[in-house]
Amino acid sequence: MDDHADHTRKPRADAVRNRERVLEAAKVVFSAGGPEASLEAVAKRAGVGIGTLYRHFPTREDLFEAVYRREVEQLSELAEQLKNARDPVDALRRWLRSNVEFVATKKGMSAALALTFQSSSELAAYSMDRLTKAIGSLLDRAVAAGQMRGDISPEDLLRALVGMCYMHDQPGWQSSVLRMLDVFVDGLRMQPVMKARVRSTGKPAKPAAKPKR
Amino acid sequence: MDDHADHTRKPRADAVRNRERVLEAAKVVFSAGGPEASLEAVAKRAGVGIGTLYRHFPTREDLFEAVYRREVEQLSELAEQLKNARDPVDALRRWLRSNVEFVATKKGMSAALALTFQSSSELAAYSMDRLTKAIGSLLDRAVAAGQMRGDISPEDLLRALVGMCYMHDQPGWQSSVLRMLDVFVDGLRMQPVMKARVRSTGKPAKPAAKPKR
DNA sequence: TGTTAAGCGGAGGGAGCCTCCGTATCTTCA
DNA sequence: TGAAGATACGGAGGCTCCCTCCGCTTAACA
Repeated sequence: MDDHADHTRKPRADAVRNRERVLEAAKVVFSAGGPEASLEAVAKRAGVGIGTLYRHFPTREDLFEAVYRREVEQLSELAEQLKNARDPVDALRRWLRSNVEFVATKKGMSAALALTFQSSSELAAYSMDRLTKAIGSLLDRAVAAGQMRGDISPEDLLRALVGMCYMHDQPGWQSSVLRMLDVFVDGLRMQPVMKARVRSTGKPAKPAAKPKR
Repeated sequence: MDDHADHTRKPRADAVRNRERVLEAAKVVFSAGGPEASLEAVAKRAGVGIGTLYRHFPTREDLFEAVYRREVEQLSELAEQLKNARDPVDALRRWLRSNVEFVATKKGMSAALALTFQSSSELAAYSMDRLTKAIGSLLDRAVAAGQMRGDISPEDLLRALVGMCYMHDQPGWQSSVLRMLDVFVDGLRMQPVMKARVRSTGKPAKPAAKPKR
């Protein structure tokens, strides 16, 4: 520490490999079995000893966190790619949709992430930052192109997205969220606005999603 | 089952009492220690044997669920009370704020609920229904009084609320959510408006033209 | 007050958590 | 290339918590 080793050893190849294996295994096992899945099962699937798993990830949360960071990375990269898409609005929409699919394929994992978020606000901050930037770049492009209104922040959008996905596992949640996303994106478009707002006693203007109570 | 016992015994007083005690203890223990808190600790705090706990709540999820149902009940009752408040908009705002506080005092518990939601879509449906009705009654009153727009469904509102709270445990989350709630409520008001909106890009949000196809 | 169904507590077998350390493998340097 | 030393590996084992099972206790009913 004080003795700054200017000559650090190259990390061992097997250590790097094992770490990667554990992460991959963890993703699968948690997705299938939820956040309480046995760590011994993870180690087994990764083909390593339980001790190895614990050396790399001293606590269950550390493991969750590492898996999660990877996911965020991926979404971030996806945004990077979409930046080159022709239609900026469509690009944003696609990214949002990818997010939903992402959640959908990870039943158990998302519960694990909820747990992780609770205990690591540093992680929360990191991923918020990362995802906000991802959304932001897509959003800005659409705004700059004059195709979207400019008064919505990436944070707001992200929060809305996450919030909508949060309620998943209800019967038709996924299609519902996708629908809402479309509405959302439509709402963000530059348009001759001023949708007719229904007067209190009036009948519903929207045919869809008639709330019954 | 088929043999309908027309002569059911009154439930034993101690059983009722113990059930209640366990629920109360669980609320405290989970709130403090998160969803993985020891069930034995719950039993201990409740002053009952572990066997008793398991008889009433065969699985950890059953216990979560029962605790959660209570909470929903309480929020529902709160809405009932607020119906008598003078200002309908304020009543709605208060209810929303109570929700936030609710979440705030239950760090660990909310993680538990996330888990429960995952595994019991019946519960999710029930609570959505219950809370939707709670919001709905408050919302309707405000709309009927001509103080709020009528094109927002209680479901939408609930989803937004839950979504916003979902991100909690970030540093200033609570005040942030409260702020956003106020904005939200303001947005719901019947007003003569059209506030000037502008954010990032220097361009003024041009309200006109550009009929998007 | 006696009968009996219902409820109670906690012992105990099992599963998973996590630590610890002897062994195996990799990197470095001569 | 081979030896030395650092680093990582595996899994036995101690421990905690889970959950079932059953003999004892108690409340409801007649």
